[in-house]
Amino acid sequence: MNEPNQISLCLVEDDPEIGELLRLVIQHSPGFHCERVFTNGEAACAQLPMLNPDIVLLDIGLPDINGIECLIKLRSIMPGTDFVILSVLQDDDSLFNALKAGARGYLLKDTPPAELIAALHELRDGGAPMSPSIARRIVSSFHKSADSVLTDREQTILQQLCDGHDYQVIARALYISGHTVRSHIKNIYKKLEVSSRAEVVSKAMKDRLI
Amino acid sequence: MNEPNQISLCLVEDDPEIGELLRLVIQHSPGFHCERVFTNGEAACAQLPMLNPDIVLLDIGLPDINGIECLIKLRSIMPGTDFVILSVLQDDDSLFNALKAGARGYLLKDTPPAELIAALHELRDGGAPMSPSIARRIVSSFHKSADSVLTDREQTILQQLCDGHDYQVIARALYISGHTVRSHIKNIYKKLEVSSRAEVVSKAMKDRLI
DNA sequence: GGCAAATTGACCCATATGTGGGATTGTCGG
DNA sequence: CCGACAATCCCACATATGGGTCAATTTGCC
Repeated sequence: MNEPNQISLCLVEDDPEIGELLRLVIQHSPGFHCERVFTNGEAACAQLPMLNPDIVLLDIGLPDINGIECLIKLRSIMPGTDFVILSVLQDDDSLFNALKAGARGYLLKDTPPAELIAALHELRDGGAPMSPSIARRIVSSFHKSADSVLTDREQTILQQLCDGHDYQVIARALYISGHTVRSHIKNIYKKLEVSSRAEVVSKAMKDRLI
Repeated sequence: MNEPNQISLCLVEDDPEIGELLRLVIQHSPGFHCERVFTNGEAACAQLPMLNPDIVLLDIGLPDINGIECLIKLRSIMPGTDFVILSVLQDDDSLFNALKAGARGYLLKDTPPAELIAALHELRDGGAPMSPSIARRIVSSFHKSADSVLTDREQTILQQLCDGHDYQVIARALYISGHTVRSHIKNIYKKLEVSSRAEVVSKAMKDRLI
């Protein structure tokens, strides 16, 4: 059906005008072929597996099914397809849930056509196209929080806790008594406002304390 | 000292030839001014805080101090400076440790001069420049592992564990008995090869099981 | 129908953990 | 010099947790 060597795309975009605009932009770019534009999540989930395009540009704010829900449903049954979010939404939940769900890129709707096409090339060359502000947010999410409320010693203990060591093991590793370890842990719990191993590990990893 | 509106850079690069090449590339780009090229980590750590450039391009494989160590030392005392890694290294440890240490970008040494300059512009425009393969690795690191060994119910329980709930709370939340929760947890421990709350939460978050 | 796996529930027991104290020593800044 | 804080150590007690074992019920699949 397609020209050989052409990369096939589908769009999922509820605004017909924007969808049509995007379709034209892609259609006029050599090497790319826009198969279809879906305007709701239901139809996209039902028919995308049959079309099995190389790339799907996926909006998040759809009238029926959330775009991320579509992604979760589709990704496992379309392993050869790269899903890229194309949305106005840039809140943390949308961004990181989309990434967790398997998005290979995240572009904002204000991306100029030329950059959109560049992003598609980058995707097919093994990259992961992101709008600059999105890239910044993703990279920043790795940054260790600089000024911790914890002392150096408490940081060390926290690291040991996150490695799953019980306090006898920690005591031996740090050449201090088990009692001391427990004291430190009590202080850590107070400072981080938690009250169990699971909570402290969870909070430490979520807040990038280690 | 600088032209107004010029962005000042420093390089940390142990190979003098490459360093000089990069300096020339940057120097000939309008809007950028290359202040200095350091060829070892010691000198860079000592003198960068005085120069306080807008951007530092930082190699990782240095003869004395590891580039990431430099980054850890310098970032807290140079909050206005953007550090970007420029390295041949692309192993997971180098990449993710650099990000944790506060790198704002990660470029590979094979980046063509034009793209390097584009990356500098992107950085100053609020982005986070990355080589495509690096971007792909970073984005992939968020992906939830698709085929878990855990059953649906075990996934649910694991989620609860990661939220720091004890098993009485989990039992009430899921309308099942505490004994059942314990059974599930025991099965989870066996499958994930762990033997404590801390370990299971740690593994779940590291392996993106939740 | 029958088997395997998932889900649910239960018991016992040793140990780890969380919480409440209290105490000593050293360091650092005012 | 003194107060605040970090780091060390100790005691006691109630509860949570991990390990072993067993079994009923449901579900899906051959």
